[in-house]
Amino acid sequence: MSSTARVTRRTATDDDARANILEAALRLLTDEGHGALTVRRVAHEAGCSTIGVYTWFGGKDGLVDAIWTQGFGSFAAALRRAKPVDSPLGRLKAQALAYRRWALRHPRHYRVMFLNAVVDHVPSDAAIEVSLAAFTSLQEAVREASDRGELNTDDLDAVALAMWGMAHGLVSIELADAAPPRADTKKLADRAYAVAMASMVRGFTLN
Amino acid sequence: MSSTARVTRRTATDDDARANILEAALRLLTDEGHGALTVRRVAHEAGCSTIGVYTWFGGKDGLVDAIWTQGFGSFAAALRRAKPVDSPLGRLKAQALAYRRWALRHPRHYRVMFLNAVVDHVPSDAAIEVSLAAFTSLQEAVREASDRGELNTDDLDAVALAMWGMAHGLVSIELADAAPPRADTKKLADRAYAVAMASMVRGFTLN
DNA sequence: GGCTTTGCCATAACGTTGTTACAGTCATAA
DNA sequence: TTATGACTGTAACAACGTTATGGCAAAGCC
Repeated sequence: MSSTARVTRRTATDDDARANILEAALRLLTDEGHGALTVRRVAHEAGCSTIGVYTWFGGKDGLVDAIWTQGFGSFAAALRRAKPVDSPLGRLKAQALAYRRWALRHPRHYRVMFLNAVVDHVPSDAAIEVSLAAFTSLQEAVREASDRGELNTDDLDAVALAMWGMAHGLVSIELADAAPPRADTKKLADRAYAVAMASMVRGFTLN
Repeated sequence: MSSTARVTRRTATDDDARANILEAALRLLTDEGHGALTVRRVAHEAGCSTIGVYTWFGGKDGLVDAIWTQGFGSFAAALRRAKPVDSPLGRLKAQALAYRRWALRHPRHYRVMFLNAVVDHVPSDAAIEVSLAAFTSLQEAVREASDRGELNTDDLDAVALAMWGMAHGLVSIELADAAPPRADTKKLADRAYAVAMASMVRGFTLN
């Protein structure tokens, strides 16, 4: 059967080929930005022909999808690892801080995942599922706070989405500047994020 | 002199040519989305050759810049027109609501202006200046609230940016879905926006 | 009036992008 | 050993933004 042959061959050097291409794409993304993510460039960097990208990823969309998935894996893990602050809604605050920290540390990844840096890529269903894991982490923090009686509303989904939107919006604006941020711009972003987070959290807690 | 000749000619039918092209581009954008914004398509729709876009806008970047500027004019006007709610930070609340209302009414414009729908367009200095007018409107609302003693912080810029980021983030998420939103998704976005706005404003006010 | 200059326009082309048709290669199965 | 089938490279395709070339009409100058 063809399928068995396919499987046996895949386990050998072919996964390496796939990994090579993805690795080259990730390197190009972090080193030079999404502008370097052309099929020809990635293939050349991976030491294969453009066909390789189509064989292993089905085209550029599939490649970007793999980058997206890998990025959301790292992102969701960072949210999950966030150490709760010792205060009401402490876990939520910690995740909000971790959100911005990850984005500032992986700005080019963030742009691909959240800011439509790659033309009109629509993520596959599988990729969307991975991305939802990050949101789930946030939802759990909200639920925990609710269980402790720290929230003044029962609409947990709305609270989680509000927090996500706040973080996403401020980080997006911060990353929108192509030029390296001036010192005071950076500080303003710091202060705005702190103010936004503190104010919103205070608004969530019982009065 | 050449310049006078240029001016006398410009006042006649040539401004019409420019207006024609911009009009066609705006029509294509609102009707079919940014995917239809190709130089060839716009030129054909405007009844001229592709050269026209280069003569009057200097290229696609200039055309998108004009769309950007026009959009921000409408957007800033909407914020300025927002009728203040009769409550603390009432003007700020009104502008936040107007922000989302405008975005939902002009989603394709919003995507071009804020969501990098057109590949890697970097706005011109003039376009950036127009866009700052919208932010200024928000800053004035914050200053007004501060003058009335309704704020618990002196960092007005941070408050304004926090509010802007919150609005931008939630609207961006809401508009990210290419598919028409399901009924409950829409409602969740409604609730999240209301919760985020109310919570943040409550966090801003004195306790 | 004849002539040059100037600025706009259309045709056709260039380079780059993502993608694919075609044919060749090479390891595995029989 | 032979044959099947999956992967690969070359070269091409269409579509994109952009531009070189040449033509044309209006304005200015003698």
